[in-house]
Amino acid sequence: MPEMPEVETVRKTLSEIVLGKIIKEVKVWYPNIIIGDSESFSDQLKEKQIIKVDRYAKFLLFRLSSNLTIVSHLRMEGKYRLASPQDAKDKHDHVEFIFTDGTSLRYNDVRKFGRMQLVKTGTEKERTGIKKLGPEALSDDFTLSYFKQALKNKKKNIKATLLDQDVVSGLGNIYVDETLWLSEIYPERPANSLTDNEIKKLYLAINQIISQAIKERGTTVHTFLDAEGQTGGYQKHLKVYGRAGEKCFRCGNVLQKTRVAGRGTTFCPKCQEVK
DNA sequence: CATCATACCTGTTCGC
DNA sequence: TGCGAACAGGTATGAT
Repeated sequence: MPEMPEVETVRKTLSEIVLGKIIKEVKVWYPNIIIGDSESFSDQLKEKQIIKVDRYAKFLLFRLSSNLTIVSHLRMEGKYRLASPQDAKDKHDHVEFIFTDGTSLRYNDVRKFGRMQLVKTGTEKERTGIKKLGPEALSDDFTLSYFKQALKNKKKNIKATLLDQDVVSGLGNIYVDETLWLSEIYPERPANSLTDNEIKKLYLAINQIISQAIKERGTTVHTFLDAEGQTGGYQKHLKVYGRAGEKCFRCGNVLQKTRVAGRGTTFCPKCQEVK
């Protein structure tokens, strides 16, 4: 869920909450969230100050004093919220950063898929999962000519290609379906079969949808909340995701749901015809 | 190397 | 009504 617009929304709200705070103690209730030794994770974070919160694709990067960075990925359900160390532990609270000012930051994750790793600042891009990431949607590196070149040698279908973070990073299942609908491309088309014109339409659709979604503070369809507990606003703009069986806003045909690249996929069989 | 399947998790929805 | 199966989906990893 959290795709790039949601992670960016979390980054912004998190910044408001934690900037300048100094960590007194870190509690890890569910060690599998931490990549590496969780005790050493807690030990190394003592007395460190949070200087900045960055984002790279869907990764959050907590910049700390002493050249340390916490790389955090929310995966499906991860959430951060401001709390107090005295608060009762929620069933799904897994990590708590206790600050010297008496507040704390809790990491909550129903499905325990999220991960955190402590690295030396500057080495985060060597980490598995970040090392091979393609350019972020909306970034200067994500150019039309790059995109054309990247799709040229991909035999797999366009949906799987867009979900592949090594091609373009930041998109997930929801925005992939939305961009394919907007650019009128059938999700199972082999990526290398797209015409230049279709690639351009798709490229523009990605940029338009992601930037709009960031403006609207992300999409809440199931449980997404930012660090201040607020829902996003983009769900009111969704054209296909979650609308299977309803009418296409463009042509009135009934939207269909199938399975592509192992994911639920909703599309308009008329607008997004196989070509 | 590219592609695909599976594992990781738990809450919710679906089918019988 | 109850219960198990299927589904939700981002990424790491192993298989092909």
